[in-house]
Parts: sequence; C-alpha cells; structure tokens
Amino acid sequence: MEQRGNFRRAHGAPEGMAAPQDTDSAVPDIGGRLKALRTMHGLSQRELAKRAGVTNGTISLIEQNRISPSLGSLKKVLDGIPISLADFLTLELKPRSKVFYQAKELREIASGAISFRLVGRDTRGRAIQMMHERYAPGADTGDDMLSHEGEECGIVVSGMIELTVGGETRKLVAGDAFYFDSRLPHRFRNPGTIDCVIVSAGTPPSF
Amino acid sequence: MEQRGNFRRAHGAPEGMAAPQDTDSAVPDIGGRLKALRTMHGLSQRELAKRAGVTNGTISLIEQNRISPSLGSLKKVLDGIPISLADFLTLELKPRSKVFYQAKELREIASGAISFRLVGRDTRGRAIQMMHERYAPGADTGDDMLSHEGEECGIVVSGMIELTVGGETRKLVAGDAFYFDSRLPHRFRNPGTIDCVIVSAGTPPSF
DNA sequence: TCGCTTCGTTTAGTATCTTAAACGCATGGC
DNA sequence: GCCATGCGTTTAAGATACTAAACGAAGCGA
Repeated sequence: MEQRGNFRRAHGAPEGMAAPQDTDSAVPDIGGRLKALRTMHGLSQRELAKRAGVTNGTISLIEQNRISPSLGSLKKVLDGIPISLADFLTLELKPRSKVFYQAKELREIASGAISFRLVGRDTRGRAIQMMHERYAPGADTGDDMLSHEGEECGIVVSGMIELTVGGETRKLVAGDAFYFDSRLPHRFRNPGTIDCVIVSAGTPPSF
Repeated sequence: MEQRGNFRRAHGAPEGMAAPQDTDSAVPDIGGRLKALRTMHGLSQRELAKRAGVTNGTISLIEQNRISPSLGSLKKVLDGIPISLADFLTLELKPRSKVFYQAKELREIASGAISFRLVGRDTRGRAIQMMHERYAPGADTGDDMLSHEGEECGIVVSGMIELTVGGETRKLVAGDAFYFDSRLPHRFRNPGTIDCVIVSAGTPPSF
C-alpha cells in the first residue's frame, strides 16, 4: 500500500535526521509553532497535556512533526493554551510616503479586455489595495472562480457588471456597489456593450 | 479505555440521529463548511477527491462529521479547492451577509454640500469602509483637520478635489488617486465649479 | 552520592482515520 | 426497457494517530 505524502515515518525508526517537514504541500511546521507558543506561555509538555486532556507523548510527537494531528486533538491542545485554530494557523505579522498619484501613475496590473490600475506602485505595508478597473464588453475574469484571503468591495462608476459571489449572480449598474468576503469564489463579467468602470478596494492586498 | 470527546461514533452504527457535532469544544462543523465550499465551487465529492489525492469516501465521511481528519489530509483536500487551512477555518458560515447594493441603498452619512454614501448599512465586522462621496463646488471638510487611526485612499471619478495631507496640498482630477495614513491631518475641498465625485476606502471603518 | 522530581523522548498497543471496493439511487442515451 | 455514467454513502482492511508506561538526562536538596 502506498505511503501517504507527509509524516511517513514509521514507529521505531528514529534514524538521525531532521524533522520530516516533507515535500511540497506539507502543512507549514505545526510542530514548531506549537512548541514556540507553548514555551512562550511557560508551559511544559506535560502541563499543556493535562490542560488539554491529551498525553504528553502526543504533544512531543506533534512538536517533532512526527504525526499530523487530527483536527479534534489539535483543537484540544490549542484550547489548553488557549488559542483558536485559525489564529494558530495564521500566526504571522505584517509591517509612506507617496500620497498623491496622477492618473497616469497608477500601475497597470492586467491588460487587454480587463484593466486593473493600482493606487500605489507597491502594496507592501499597506492595508488596502485600491484599484481603478475597466472591463471591456464581454470581458470576464474566468469561470474558475477567484478566491483569496480578505474582503473586497467596490462601486460601479459606469457601465454594467455581472458579479457572481458564492453561487449568487447579480447585475450592477452605475452607482451600485458590492462587499464580500474574498474567500467566497467570485467572478466579474461585463455583459453590456460599453466599458464598465469600477473602483474597488480590498484588504489585505493580494498583489 | 476512554473514548475521545468528539466523533465517537463507531463504524457500523448509523442509528438514526443527526451528525455528532458533539458537545462543548467540538471543532465547529468542519463537514458543513467543506460541503458548502465544495458545492459553491461546483465540485462533486469524487472530483474534489481526485484533485486532492484522497478518496471520495474520505470526503463523504468528513462532510458528515463522522471523522476528524488529520491536518495533513484536510490540507490535501483544501488544496484541491483550493483554499488555505486558515482561510477555511475563518470562513464564516453565518447567514450570508448582503453582497449587492443598489445605488439607492447606500446609506447617506453626511448631507448638504458634502454627501457620503456608505456601502453597507453597518460597518461592524467589516474591514473596509467604502464610500461614494460627492462634494459640491466650494464644499470643504473644514480647516480643523481630520485625524483618526487607520489608512485611507480614493480615486477621483469626476470633477476636481483639493486635498491637503500633513501640510502638503494637491489638486486631483478625474482618474487621480490618493493613499495616506489617516493619522496625518487631512482636509478635502472642492475648488471647482462642478460637483466632484470620489470613491474612497478606509480601514478600519470609523463610522 | 543518593533520592526525588521534572523534563522531553520513545515504544507497544489500541483507537481512529483512510482507503478500496462495493451499494443504492438517480439520470441520460439508445 | 436497459445499459452506462455519475452521484453520495457504506464497510472491511490497512495505515496512522494517540495513549499509557517506561527511559535517560538534568536539576536540586539533604
């Protein structure tokens, strides 16, 4: 039978190499994070285990990335710290200058039937990504729906756009607006005969 | 030996009741989320299974909350959608919040020479405050400069605006844009003879 | 040094997850 | 009608996670 991709180490096989942390799609170093968090909170493996209702061995194995815990047990462990699953997985931090931009200074991101023009040359260190978007008649962001972290919104300045969000589709015209969680699959299409212009904002920036 | 807290159902025990979804600290409805996400993306269990490199049975069991998947396999499944673990766990399954807004639904915040029309009736729980702003000729946000926490940006849709940020003043016309730290004192004024329309976005919301 | 404690690690055994293959039910040709 | 295809579900067998108990190392007081 085939071995699973990650965490393939057998029971009694401590041959001297570093933690698996395997190949491509490994879950990013759960063990290291847990260890860091635990020690930051001044807890020993046993202490945390007791709070969490698991055994210290389990925590040891998780911290070494020897096993890929089930969601249930990982949640129990994190409840003992405590921290939420989502927060645990997100653990990371994000950190002026130019204020005014002439129209021609906006950075063109896409081109062709769809034009995205970004406010600011660089979104690093910024909380919002604002764009001036133009969709030619028939332009379409594609049917493999977009989906990324954050929230986004916009107002239609002119023309008409057909927007699909999480299975629901609506046509919006000048003055209409939208606001949704970017993780919902979404798609923009211009069903009209003239260009459609939108001003959009998203957070955090995805370019 | 003690049973684990959640997901205790045995293999062949389909006695007629709903999904476990057990007690207090259960992981919040992983199965329901996965199913919702999968169908939103128009995928069958088998299709997703193939993309993810797991079997369709696994997906079925996860969606029924019959098992608590390991992080490794859950990650594989989510990679097939694709969506990150953290995003998946933060995705709110709450009553779908309003996504589409007709122009007349935007909430008027100010009035008179200056009009601020907010996307969404309520900014609570949202990361961005987007507004459709209109400044009549001569309109001015006042010389006791505004100043609040956050960042804000905008694009001029029509007309002309004179914007002062931290002592620097510029005139912006249609297509021009701005981005600044809201803690810098700032002021908007329409020096022209026609209305000026701006689409702006700020974070965090301040109304 | 000894005994005691606490630490993280390891291991055999058990519980749980995952797979492969089937099942029952629909739908769509032909 | 009948076969073919696709759906979600179920189940036995196998792989993996988790537990309980032990191990070696380090610290500390007597």
